Amino acid sequence: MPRVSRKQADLNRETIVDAATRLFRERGLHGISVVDVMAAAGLTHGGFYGHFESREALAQEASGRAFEQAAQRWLGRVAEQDSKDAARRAVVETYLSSESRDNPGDSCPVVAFAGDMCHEAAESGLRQTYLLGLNNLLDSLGSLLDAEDEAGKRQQALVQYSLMFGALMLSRATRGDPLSDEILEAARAVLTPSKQSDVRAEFSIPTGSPACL
Amino acid sequence: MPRVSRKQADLNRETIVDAATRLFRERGLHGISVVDVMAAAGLTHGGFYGHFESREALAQEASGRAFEQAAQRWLGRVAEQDSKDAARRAVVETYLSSESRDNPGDSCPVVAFAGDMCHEAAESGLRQTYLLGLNNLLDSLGSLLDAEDEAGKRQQALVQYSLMFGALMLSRATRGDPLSDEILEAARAVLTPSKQSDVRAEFSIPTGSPACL
DNA sequence: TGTACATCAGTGAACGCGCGTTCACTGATGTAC
DNA sequence: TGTACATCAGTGAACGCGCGTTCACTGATGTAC
Repeated sequence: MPRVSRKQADLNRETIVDAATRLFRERGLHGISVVDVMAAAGLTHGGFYGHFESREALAQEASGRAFEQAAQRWLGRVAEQDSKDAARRAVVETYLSSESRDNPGDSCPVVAFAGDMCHEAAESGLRQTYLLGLNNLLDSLGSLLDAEDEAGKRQQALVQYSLMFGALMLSRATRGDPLSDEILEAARAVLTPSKQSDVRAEFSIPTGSPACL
Repeated sequence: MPRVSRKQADLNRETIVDAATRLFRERGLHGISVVDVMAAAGLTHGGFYGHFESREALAQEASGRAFEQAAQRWLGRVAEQDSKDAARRAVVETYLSSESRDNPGDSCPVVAFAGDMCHEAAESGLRQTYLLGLNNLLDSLGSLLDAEDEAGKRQQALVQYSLMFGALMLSRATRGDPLSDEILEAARAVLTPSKQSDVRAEFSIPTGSPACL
């Protein structure tokens, strides 16, 4: 039954991009085929090039959508809270949850695409999208921090985000092993301490390392 | 000129594994072909299956060797220093250097394989090797830390390593952009503060976040 | 030590397979009267 | 509004290509005498 209505064709295109947005995050930018994406959208592969110029073009669009989605969720989570620190804590707790770890297709594209970006050409559009999305996230996080100056805020944002990113990525890489939960918990405890005792490492002048690390 | 000596054949096998150890880290576990590896070793692809049962078997062996190499370098770096904290600082500085970022083929396999591990089956031998290597690294790092108890030491090691890992991985993913250096510097400043002023974020009770983050 | 022969490390053509992409075709959609 | 026809979204076969893997072959190596 070929030739659906123009409206249905537009919906189909949306469905394809949505499926790709999820599948690329789940299996990586090289982990799914055009056939896979089209099947996930309930279509056959032949119609693909009526919607997209190439597989690469879909990856580009799906990646962009993943970053938009992630930014909206992040901002939505922030808007629910009534203080900057509560917002930061909420964001961290969502980011470092086992749900987040177990649902990469619906979660942070910075983590989902990090491995692929390491092997992506610098001029690549995917790389540009990734950088834009990451910078947005860093700015969002920075705006939730209290620091004495802008440079301090920036450093805090870079370090806190690197830790969030690292912990989520490592917990995915080790998923199924007890270490996976351990990593998430340790990072959560340090980034959202409820009691002083949660952060077990006290400030230790001798080692020169800062309180929380 | 086929049929080399048995000794030369053994050397060739070593060369293949060495090339694979480097190439897999540079381009990912799915980023190079059997032809690529054999060419890098100065051979043609046909002889591959005289040395290895499958591409997967080589990946397994090359991955194991990468972890051994990394552990040796880490321990060597530690042995050069005369205090635990000096050793920890030396390790961090090496880990978070631009040399480390720019030479993935010769650097930490935890970072190099993290993206691939996220899509690897839990029972996979590669996964087991990865977990073993990561746990070894965490133990090594823990032994360099001063904490009031074992749980505190473990938490510190998990958090410090997650940050090191996250910063190196993100700096690779953003390589070529100024953000890449910024990330490395911020993580280095927090993990190896030379002066109090290097850590720009002071302890801030209002935010509830710990001193360094 | 020298010779004759079996072994086998490496070669390169060939295999089947899955991939991205193209294309002739179909028949419902959309349009012109 | 109804009819006739052009359009074109989706189908599925087919393409070339690179991949992992196999294999007949070669000729130096290693061994038996």
